[in-house]
Amino acid sequence: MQDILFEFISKYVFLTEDEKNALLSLDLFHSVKKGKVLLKEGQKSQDSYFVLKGCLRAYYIIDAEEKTTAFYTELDALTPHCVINKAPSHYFISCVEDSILLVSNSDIEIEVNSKFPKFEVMCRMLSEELLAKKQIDFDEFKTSSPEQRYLNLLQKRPDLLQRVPQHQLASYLGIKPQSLSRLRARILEKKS
Amino acid sequence: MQDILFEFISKYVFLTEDEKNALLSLDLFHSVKKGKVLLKEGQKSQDSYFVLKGCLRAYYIIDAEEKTTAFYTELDALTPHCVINKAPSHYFISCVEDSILLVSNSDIEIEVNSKFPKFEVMCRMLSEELLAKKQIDFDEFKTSSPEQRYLNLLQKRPDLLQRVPQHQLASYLGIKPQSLSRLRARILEKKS
DNA sequence: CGTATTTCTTAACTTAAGTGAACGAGTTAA
DNA sequence: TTAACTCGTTCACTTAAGTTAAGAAATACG
Repeated sequence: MQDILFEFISKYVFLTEDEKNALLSLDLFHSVKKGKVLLKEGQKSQDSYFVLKGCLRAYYIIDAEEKTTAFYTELDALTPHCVINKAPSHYFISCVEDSILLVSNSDIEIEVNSKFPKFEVMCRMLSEELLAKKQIDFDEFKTSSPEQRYLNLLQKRPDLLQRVPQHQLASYLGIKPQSLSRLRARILEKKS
Repeated sequence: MQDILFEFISKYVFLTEDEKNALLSLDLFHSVKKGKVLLKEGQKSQDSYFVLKGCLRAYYIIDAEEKTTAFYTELDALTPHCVINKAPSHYFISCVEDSILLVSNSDIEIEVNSKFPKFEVMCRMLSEELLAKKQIDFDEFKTSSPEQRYLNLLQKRPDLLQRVPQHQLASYLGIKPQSLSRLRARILEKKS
């Protein structure tokens, strides 16, 4: 599990053995059970997550209905909006599968960043990269129909279709579960 | 114009007079005429933009049709995806109005960041903030109908409706110009 | 094991967006 | 001044998503 983390970090900065040990000594690894809710609407939290294994889900509850807006799987990083703007969260985060997470908080990050400027650099690179990626995802969403979005997801994250219930996928695609069913039937129709 | 920049920066880090002068000596300010295309599909660019005055637009050309995905106005920062992943751009960026921009590139940023670690900190804070904001924008888009998106835009960026042609706004809202016209008519209908 | 619950699918009907075409207003260019 | 073009709107028609309801399939639980 540690090797996975250090391999990921090595894409951004080079860590010495001392630095690796300093990181490990912070004891950031946590096992989380399926169904565990890590963040609730209205809560203020300090915690950021990095998924080593498993899957997290972000969702709103609007008119008593869950609206899933994001899935975070292996090697995805998640800093909730409420951590950044220090205001109560508008959404929930829960654990889709038994997962192994790296859990960090503002205090730890401030300490680590000031002690090892390398981390500052890595965090900047990572958030710039994620920002550019998020914009591309948003662009693809805007410029395509629900059907294209589904086919796109099938290409890019086929694992999600196995890991996650349809009705959560549906709202992730911006449609209702019934529409997703119909759309899938329509695609099968076309193939034959 | 410089004051606007320094006031913005002061929200993240404190700059000494020396540091301000170092920044100014880089000569990053540029005037750009309406209609100027700053980035084309297929191009590799190194340049990032910060809008001091005016408006930029990002758009794709898909099936010979422009699909507008973003507008950048006063105090918005824009680092194109192609700068981050060093691959040819999939989209265009053009100037909607005569604008005053701060234009930076990778080389300048690497130099400034290594000379003034403060900038590294500012860039990290800024991209983390923008990432969280972008996710919220995306969430709002996913969880609302075209009509709600239009009303939302009317609330949050009323200036855009004045500055930008309808057909560009339409694709920004994820719909066709005709649908935007109809949708507006429908809303007026309801009010009466 | 069987019952309850959740999940997924199907269907009929409603609503809204996509499409193609036409029109008038405003702008640009010859 | 006319002709060409762009832009926004409207209309009729098509297509697909939303809604409501019902039932089948899978899963969880006592």
